[in-house]
Amino acid sequence: MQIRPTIVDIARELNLHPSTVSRALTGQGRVGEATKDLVFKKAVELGYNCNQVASSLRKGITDTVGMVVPLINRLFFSNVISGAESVLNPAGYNLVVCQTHDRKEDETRVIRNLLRNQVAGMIVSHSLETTNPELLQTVASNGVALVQFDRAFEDLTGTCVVNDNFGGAYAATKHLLENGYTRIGHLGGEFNANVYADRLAGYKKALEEAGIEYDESIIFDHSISRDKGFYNMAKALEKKCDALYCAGDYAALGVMEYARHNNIRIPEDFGVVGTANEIFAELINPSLTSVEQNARDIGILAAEAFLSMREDKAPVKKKIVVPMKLIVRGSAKRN
Amino acid sequence: MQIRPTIVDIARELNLHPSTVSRALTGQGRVGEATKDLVFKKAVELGYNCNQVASSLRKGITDTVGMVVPLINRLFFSNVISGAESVLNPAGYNLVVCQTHDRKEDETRVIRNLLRNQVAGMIVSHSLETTNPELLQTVASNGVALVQFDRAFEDLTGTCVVNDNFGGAYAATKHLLENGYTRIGHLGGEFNANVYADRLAGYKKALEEAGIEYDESIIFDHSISRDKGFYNMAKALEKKCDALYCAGDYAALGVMEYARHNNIRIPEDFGVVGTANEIFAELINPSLTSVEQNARDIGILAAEAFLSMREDKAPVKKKIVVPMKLIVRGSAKRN
DNA sequence: GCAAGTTGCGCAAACGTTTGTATTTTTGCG
DNA sequence: CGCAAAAATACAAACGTTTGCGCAACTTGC
Repeated sequence: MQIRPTIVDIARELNLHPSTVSRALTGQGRVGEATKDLVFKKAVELGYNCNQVASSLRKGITDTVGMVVPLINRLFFSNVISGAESVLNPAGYNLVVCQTHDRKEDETRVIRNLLRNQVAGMIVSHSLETTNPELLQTVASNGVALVQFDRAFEDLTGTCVVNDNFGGAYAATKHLLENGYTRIGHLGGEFNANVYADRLAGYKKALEEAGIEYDESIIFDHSISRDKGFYNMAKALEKKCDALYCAGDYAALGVMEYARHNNIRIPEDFGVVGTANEIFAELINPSLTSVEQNARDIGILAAEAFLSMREDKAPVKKKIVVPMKLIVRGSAKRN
Repeated sequence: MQIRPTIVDIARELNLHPSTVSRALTGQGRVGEATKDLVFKKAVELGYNCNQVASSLRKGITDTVGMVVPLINRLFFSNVISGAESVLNPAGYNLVVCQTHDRKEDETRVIRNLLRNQVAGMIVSHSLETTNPELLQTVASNGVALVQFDRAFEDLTGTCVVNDNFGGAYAATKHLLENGYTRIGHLGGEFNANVYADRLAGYKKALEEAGIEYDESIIFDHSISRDKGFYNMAKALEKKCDALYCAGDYAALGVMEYARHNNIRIPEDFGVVGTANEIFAELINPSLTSVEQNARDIGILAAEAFLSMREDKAPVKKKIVVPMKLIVRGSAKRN
């Protein structure tokens, strides 16, 4: 464990003042070309590495942005993280990733922690337990650039990046209608969350346009898991459904499993459309038609939004809507 | 954007010295119970939040650990990250996640960056392009706790956490043998990387024990993608193979696709075993027998290794081997 | 040839905390 | 009550950088 050299060491060796060395290295302020060269040479000679911690303290701001997600290893979120990282890291920012396990308590802990670390910004998809944006508002008003994505409180300062869940659900439902299904149910999530509320609304709109009356008895909430899909498929059949639009692919998977076990043919007898376009959607049989979530794009857009907030330093309030694309496969194709 | 209060503000309001406030808040050193209470009360009253940056500068070490992976959104890695985060965050550490895209250049950039940020440790799975552990050795000898996982240079200072790739491949190959397949080929990865070299070795060992001669003409390298699986399945058939052990599930998927297109029945005519136990393995038809990579465990173990290195501060050199489990499904079951 | 401007660099304070040492206050006990 | 020991607090320096200010030296223009 060697001792790491500082600008003071460089300054001493070159008979310069530390401030001059600093200016030479950062390129801020006036320094002669000749001395600039000397400093650079000496820096590599000594193996100098700038101490970002000291720099951050002095500058009052770090080059870190916090990323707060429910669960890192959910494909959607890991794609968002990956996208954001690939923008932020080359731009000189570090991404600190924290997971909330969808618990308010963990969320509070990690956000406090990020604040202590003086992050320049946060990119957040809040936990399902969070119904009150108070803490996030504190973040924003503390001069920390706030970008929310996917699950978002839209009236907070800062930028939101969300999918067009309404449009995606609308397209999915319309696809089912176009394929001749007439009694279409919906497996949804937590309808308090904007994501699922919007999907429900898109579903409703498509039915309305087709002149089909909305029937609450074939709407199932908290139903995005595989188990719930399986379980609620039975209920949907009791209610004479001939198709389901699912707010998640795992639910659609459960639906298809129930169908197989009960000799219901998909898509001939029953139509299914999922949401998220998980990897397995194209691999199962029949392949699953699904609404694509543009996870990576969302990460990139969120990171870019952060960068532009840093630049103009104005407390913006903006909403970016990313279109969702229906990936048509076999699970709801009858003509 | 309000101004954040510091310990100096608290000290001023209570007519104390900042150092006393610091000791009260951190619990280090002797402070009267009464004043300790006063300080805590005032701290919440003012909404005080410790400035970790200043603290880190003074202490010469941060509470950050860097995580360097090829690609964040690959399921294996996101699981490792998630596991590591769930240990480190509650322990008071932050996880900075960086991806190398399997490029040496990116790896060098992110590691330098982490060093500048004075991280307390790094948890690294090096890029495929990295053949020379020089930079990582520098990291370790700079007093940064180094934990390598999955892909690892074993002679470096620090801890390695790796799967028992040898054992996993051995079990997979043996499973094929036990099901009566006799001419078993291997779709491997980059044989320079320890991961793939070990899998090849385990495969060889199982054949050897069964008295089957090793035939290099049915070993395919750089073959862990779906396309390569599809492509090399054709070659394997030309060479009269009746089974393949694949070092990745995507390759196995390609193999199965080729089989379907050519009316080769799995498992009756041809056996396949994959590696990684990706989500789709149980969802496809027939379901894919696969060797499980304990990604989450690896993350947890790596994080714990880091924590214990921090505690004893001794430059350990240790190797932790995580057993791999064969998940038996349908793709190689004949009896 | 001299004022005005420009360039290169040194000086010192500051960012907010921690910590070794010094000083004051309190406590305990004979 | 007095004195030593212990407890509580104050002081000041330090971590490594950045940055406003100022001064000298040099360049430019007329």
